[in-house]
Amino acid sequence: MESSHPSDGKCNGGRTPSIRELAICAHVDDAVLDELEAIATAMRFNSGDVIIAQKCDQNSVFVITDGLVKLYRETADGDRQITGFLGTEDVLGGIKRTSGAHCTAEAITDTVVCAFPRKKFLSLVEANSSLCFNLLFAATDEIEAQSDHITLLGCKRAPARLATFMLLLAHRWGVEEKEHVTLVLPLSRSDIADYLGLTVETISRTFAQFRQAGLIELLKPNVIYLNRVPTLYAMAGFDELPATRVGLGL
Amino acid sequence: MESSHPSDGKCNGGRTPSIRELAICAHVDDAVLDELEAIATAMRFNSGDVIIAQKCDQNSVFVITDGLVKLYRETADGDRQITGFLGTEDVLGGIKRTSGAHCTAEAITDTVVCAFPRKKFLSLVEANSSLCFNLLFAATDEIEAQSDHITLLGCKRAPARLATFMLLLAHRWGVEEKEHVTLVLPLSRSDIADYLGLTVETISRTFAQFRQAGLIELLKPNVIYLNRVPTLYAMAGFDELPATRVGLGL
DNA sequence: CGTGATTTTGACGACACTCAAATAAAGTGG
DNA sequence: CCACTTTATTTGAGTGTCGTCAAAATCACG
Repeated sequence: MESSHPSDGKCNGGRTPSIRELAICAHVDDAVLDELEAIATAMRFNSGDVIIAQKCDQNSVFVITDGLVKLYRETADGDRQITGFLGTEDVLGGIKRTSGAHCTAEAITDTVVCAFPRKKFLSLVEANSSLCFNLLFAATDEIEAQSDHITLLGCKRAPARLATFMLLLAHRWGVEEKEHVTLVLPLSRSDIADYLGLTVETISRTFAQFRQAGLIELLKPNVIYLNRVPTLYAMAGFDELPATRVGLGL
Repeated sequence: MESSHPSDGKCNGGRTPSIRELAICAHVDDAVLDELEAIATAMRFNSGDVIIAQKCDQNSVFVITDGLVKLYRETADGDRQITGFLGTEDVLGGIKRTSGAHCTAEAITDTVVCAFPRKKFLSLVEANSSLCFNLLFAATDEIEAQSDHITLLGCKRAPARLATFMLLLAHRWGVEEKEHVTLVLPLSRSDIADYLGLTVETISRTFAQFRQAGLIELLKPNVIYLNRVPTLYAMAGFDELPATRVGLGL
């Protein structure tokens, strides 16, 4: 499945267009942004490419320009847990004490990133408090999001987990239409299962339940209409879905 | 159970002795540390006191001087998930974009903290890149720790969860003796269960299994001898337990 | 020593996993 | 474009782990 070596995306040598518009660059000095742009490189990864491999050294920090990435950890006994998904504008990799990757980052769709050399990036962060402060808040946002994920896995049963998951996706990637919200998943059932701590079979059966209850329609396995969003919210059992944020993966 | 109001610990008016020795203060200018000390106040909480209440405004950042604190979230349908534990030198509360508390912090043992006004603390952090950088790494450490917790809940069954939990505690609070590691838990079974996404009954039964297998001895419900740590590691199924770090709760 | 809370143990049931097969979708070559 | 292969998803049947409910035992505390 993995068609290329970790951190071996083809570099197209181009400069990325708009570092300055990123959330993590808000209120940052122009001079620092110039320095950032000077060390930035655009890279492309194909669907299925491993961008960062667990336990390998990572000498880059990425900002995702376009695409969808999954983060996962593999346990000694062969299980896999997807800890999160990252998309456009999210920050990926390298922002941590040590260079060893804590989890694997794999491109789900074709993905374009803006890459910075890790050491240089961290030096700039350490020297510039605005940039650092923005990243700190991105990190604390991530802690809150993970906290919700922990609560999901610790407290909720399969229907609530899947409902929450669909609402999370709809929140960021859903298209609202007159009668329903359309959700196009680039994810496999296996990815959903590994994110929610369930098996593919359970995911499939729970989708079937929802379909029979009229909550959703499955046009194709990965094209879903959400018909009754309020009911899904009730099933999810979270009083509030997390706010939009800058995703931060390590 | 909750014997006092949120954020209502008795202030003893004293200055805390040694801000400067904290990990998050490493390499921070003396001038900034002076400012920090100037706005610091010592506070005490009794066992069971709620230090921060979920959804309430928090206008303090705490550094725990002594004691043990649990962080938990309560869901709409009455379940509870403990997301982490904090102890001496760990940072608690307020370091986030908004002031609303994302989870509840409750003192397990009597706890002494050093409190800073949130706004002033964040201003100092924003202005001082060393302090900010230290906090950023504390935050990314926390993200990694939570990532492990997510993997635990998503992939592991009860015995592996409990084994991991005991090893985590032993790593920070265990006392190594000649034949075994002694672990004195200030936690109730209910706390363990809510941390591991299980029930008290399952915790109890799993302890019994371990005892029958000779892995542990239970002198009292909360005094445990770990007899065969390597076997516990194997059961835990994590190739590496997380390194010691500065805990960061929000 | 007695009371109340916590922990343990037991019996039973439900939810989700495993294994297995059928169906549907996607990719491949003629 | 269609038959064929391969992969992904769905459905089915049976099992196991863990949750629920209930009672006994133990512990903590006054």
